[in-house]
Amino acid sequence: MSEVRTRFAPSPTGYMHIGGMRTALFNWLWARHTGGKFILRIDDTDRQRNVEEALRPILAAFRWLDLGWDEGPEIGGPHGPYFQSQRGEIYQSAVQKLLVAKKAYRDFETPAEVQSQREAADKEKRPFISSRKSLELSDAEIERFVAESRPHVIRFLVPRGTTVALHDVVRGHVEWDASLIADPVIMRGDGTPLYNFATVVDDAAMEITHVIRAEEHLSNTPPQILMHQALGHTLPVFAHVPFVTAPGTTKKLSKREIKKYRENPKFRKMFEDADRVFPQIGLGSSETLNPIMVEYYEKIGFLPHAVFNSLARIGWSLDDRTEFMTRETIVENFTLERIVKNPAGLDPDKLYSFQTHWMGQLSVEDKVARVLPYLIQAELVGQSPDAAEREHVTRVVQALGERLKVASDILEARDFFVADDVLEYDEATFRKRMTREGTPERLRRFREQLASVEPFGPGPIEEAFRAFVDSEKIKPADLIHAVRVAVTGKSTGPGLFECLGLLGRQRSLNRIDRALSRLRP
RNA sequence: GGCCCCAUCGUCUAGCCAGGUCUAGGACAUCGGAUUUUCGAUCCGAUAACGGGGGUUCAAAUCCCCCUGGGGUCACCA
Repeated sequence: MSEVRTRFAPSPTGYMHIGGMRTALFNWLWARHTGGKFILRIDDTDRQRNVEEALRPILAAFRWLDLGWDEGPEIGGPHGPYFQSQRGEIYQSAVQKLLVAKKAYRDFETPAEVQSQREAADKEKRPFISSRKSLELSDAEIERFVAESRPHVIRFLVPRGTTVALHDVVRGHVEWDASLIADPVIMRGDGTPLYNFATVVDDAAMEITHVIRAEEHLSNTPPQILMHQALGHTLPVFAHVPFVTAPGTTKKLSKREIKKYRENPKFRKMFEDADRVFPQIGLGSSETLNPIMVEYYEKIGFLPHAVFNSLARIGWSLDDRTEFMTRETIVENFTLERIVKNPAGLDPDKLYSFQTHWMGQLSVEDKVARVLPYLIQAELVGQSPDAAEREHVTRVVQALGERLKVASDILEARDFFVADDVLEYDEATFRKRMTREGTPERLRRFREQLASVEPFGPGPIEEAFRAFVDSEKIKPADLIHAVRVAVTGKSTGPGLFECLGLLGRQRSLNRIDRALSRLRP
């Protein structure tokens, strides 16, 4: 069997769609599984400015997930160029071939005419097919029109009366009646090709063996097959994989629905995280980066492999129980046959469970490395943290333990980094925990105990606390919450004695003093 | 609306092709319990599904038909 060649063909839109990434991943996996090649081709037939800029986030997403391409932008390859905008001549010659063979024709009908035919068909409830009026023109007339530069497009002549059949690797046998298919425009008036045609020409020219793409392309497969046949190409294997749906819905995940997604109960948290985290690190908000973009996950601090693993499980499974898989395991076991037929939703909860798992596999040093850029960006540590700062970060990360799920969660622990006099308090918690009858007095007495704990570490602090609580004849809970809110400003976080140890004696005392002073009007 | 695709717990899925071992398995979520100074994590447990109707068969989640429901797509976008 010849070498497997798969491709992903993004158009430069300025961001990488998470659903598209899943499809790209499947292409990459199949190439890697078979020892074949994965090609990146840029579909920029729609005249666009700033292709390079619009492509950058897409290539960055592939790099982030470490999905290397064997041919494509930046690296080239034997079947280049890999930008459709640079392949004009190739399309031109394919069109000529079809024109000469009378398998395509120049259509001089205006867009308005075609549009009204379409509407008429719609009204009469019959399928719209091309009028083919231009086919009645004599060769001489066509020549004259062309010489006059009369505006026209080139359409592919669909062979009516035939059946187009496809054996799709994931769908099985699918067929269409070609008589119901309108002649697709393959070239615009200005000589630029349309997607459906460019894809056919390029897939053949680049010797793509497997076209693995989302199910929404199933309906433009019949004309593509017809064109492949007209051009004398060997058909690639088609695998139409299910599209990715929005959380909790059965509808395709789409950037047009962003507004709705903000209200989606499953999605909402991700938008809220964006609005909390991104402003702190100078990356805008959920308006600039949202969870349908791969970049969102990178910037919120997901592990690439958590996203990789999670994406691989959307529409594919290894067996009846395996969830956590290394890249090697996935590559080794990935087959097209095990791709599921029905659409699968992106589930933020599940994504987080993958993230928690893989984050848990990281060493403290690795976590510190991932967390540091956030602290620097948020100016919670210096631009180039010194040894003492790094040591402090390490201790905080250690104390945080499994609470640190994504790297940006470190920003939730900002109370360990800010100065004592600017610590912010959660007012509801502060009121609840600090104002109880007798609490301030007890806190003051405990503060005096704390002042002489030696050494000032979690163990001795806890001992002192227990002893104090006993002597006061109260339960630990009667005081512990007050101490917590006094020194961290919050009701949640690592163990209190660890928190105190982390802050050190002086800062702990400062914070208790400050909390007490806030109580006096 | 035409054409096409899809249908197992709330979600992602295993099982279906080669019918029995499926009183349908796993994971996420949810709810309980244990642990705990809070949160988180962890451990234990529970709830929870074959869309409906006909066939075929000794036997159907698995095969066939119909219905219903959901979705995709119908551009000189990709």
